[in-house]
Amino acid sequence: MNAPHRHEAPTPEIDAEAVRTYRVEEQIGYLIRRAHQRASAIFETVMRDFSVTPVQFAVMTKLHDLGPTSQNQVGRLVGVDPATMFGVARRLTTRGLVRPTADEADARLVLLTLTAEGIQVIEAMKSRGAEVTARTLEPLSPDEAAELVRLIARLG
Amino acid sequence: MNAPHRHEAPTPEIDAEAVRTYRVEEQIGYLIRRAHQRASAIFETVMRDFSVTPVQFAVMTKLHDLGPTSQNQVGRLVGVDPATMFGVARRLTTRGLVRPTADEADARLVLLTLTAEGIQVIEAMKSRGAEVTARTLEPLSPDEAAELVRLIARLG
DNA sequence: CCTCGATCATTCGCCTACGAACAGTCTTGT
DNA sequence: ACAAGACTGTTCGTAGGCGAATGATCGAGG
Repeated sequence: MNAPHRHEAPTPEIDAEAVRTYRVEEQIGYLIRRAHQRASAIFETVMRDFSVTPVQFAVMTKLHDLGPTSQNQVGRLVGVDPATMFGVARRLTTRGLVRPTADEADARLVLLTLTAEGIQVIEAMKSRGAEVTARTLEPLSPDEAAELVRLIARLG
Repeated sequence: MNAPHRHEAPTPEIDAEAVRTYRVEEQIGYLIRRAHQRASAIFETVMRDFSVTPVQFAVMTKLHDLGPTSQNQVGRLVGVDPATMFGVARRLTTRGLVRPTADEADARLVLLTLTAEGIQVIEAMKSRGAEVTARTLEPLSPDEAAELVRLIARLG
């Protein structure tokens, strides 16, 4: 039942029964990945007019709530790592939705600020945000939707 | 209350109250994205020895279950679009886990087949699959975990 | 038989994601 | 005052994700 696993064999005890009964489409990781694809597609459909991605949107909501905030800090708050955040900030800046400024007290920081256009856009988007959520949760009853949100939040 | 929205103003009725009360971190889309990041990290930790990504793993499980299958078909079954599937197949082929062959009946198809090494790897990985799921659902009770899986599957 | 529409694989461009390495800059402890 | 360690942003490489376009091939209908 158990392999002799010699020096290079990458075979650390294979459970044949587990192998036989494994189904990817029932695993939580796979289901989350599919749900993520679907949620992104819905966001894209509802927010099409703005040409702003879900991550760009999350960053902008934070800047809207907090005012000028350093790049790494805002990334930390919305779950975007520094390397990714760099590109996100660059694209938002290029599009004129955000303006980078230097912090006077700390020369390392790049503060991000919403431009006037950025504020226009984020307010319009926030005001449509409920529709994205509603459409994403549409297959579930209100109770089920609330339960799903509660449970998935606890995974964090 | 409603803007006059001239020809270029991207301001289609902004609901000020909705704007004020919107919180990204409570939206299902945001929560799914965070959960996806966490689930991927756990997969990477548990499956580190194999250097196979979650998507590569999903593709390989399907090939293991079905035998030689065309690229697009496999992608369809695990939710990977043709453009992405192309890169996934190339990387699996380069690593020697999969071998591409031509279909005799249909010249368009590229059939993917697990190599002997690919079979070794996927069986070892399937046998550790339960650990990924367990760790991902660890913050929840068994009942809650089952409920989460049930609900998120219904989003598909 | 032959054309038209569907399907397959490929390519390009843009975006998110993250490990790893790096150079400035700041802070802390000695 | 200064060296050590921490933090910030940047860059590189690899990987998924997808819209859009393309060329090759297939299948169905006329």
